[in-house]
Amino acid sequence: MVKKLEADFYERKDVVKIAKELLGKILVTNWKGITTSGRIVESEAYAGIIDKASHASGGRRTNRNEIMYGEGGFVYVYLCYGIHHLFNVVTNSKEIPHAILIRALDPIDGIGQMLLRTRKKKLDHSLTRGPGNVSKALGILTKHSGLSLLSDLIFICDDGGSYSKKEIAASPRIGVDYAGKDALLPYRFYVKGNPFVSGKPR
DNA sequence: GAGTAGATCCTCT
DNA sequence: GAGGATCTACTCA
Repeated sequence: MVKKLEADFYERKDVVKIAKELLGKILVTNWKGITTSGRIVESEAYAGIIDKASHASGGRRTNRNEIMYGEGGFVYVYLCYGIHHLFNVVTNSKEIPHAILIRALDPIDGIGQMLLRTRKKKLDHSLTRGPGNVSKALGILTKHSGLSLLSDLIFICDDGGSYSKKEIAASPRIGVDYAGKDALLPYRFYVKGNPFVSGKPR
């Protein structure tokens, strides 16, 4: 049994809890009839204005991150280092800029399509490891920023399969050293032992 | 196997 | 005009 996550899932207040619950859920994109999907095995929470690692830190509000100030259940895509498209899920309600970065997937459907997009010849652990690769494999671009996760183009669903607490681990986030002590917050969640999880603990 | 540099472009100051 | 929620390839051991 597979059901799409509804708005009430994303609009809750505890972004850290949602980040943890997203592990085991299935992210699906459906561009022009081409479907690709994967189970989420790694995520990071970005807790709004009090979180120095977030784009909305200190209440910063720009054209780029405006979508984070909207309602939960929307997509925020950001281009990093001129190369990588990073895919985020916006959570909480209006004016509260919480978001969750999807860092890794376990591929399910459309693997052939993902290989084409990433120009790989065969499936290996690097296909959807790391946020840049996840977006590339699913065909997510910055122009998709602002889409609703309640649409049919891109959404997250729950097939009843989830990971137990034993299989989930928390750690500090990756690549946010500039955020000072907020970089040490255990806001990264991942599935232990999954080969798609990026494995550089800090 | 580990460590480091380069790629590359949009966004904000 | 600088820098970033990264990845890959290449060097060296």
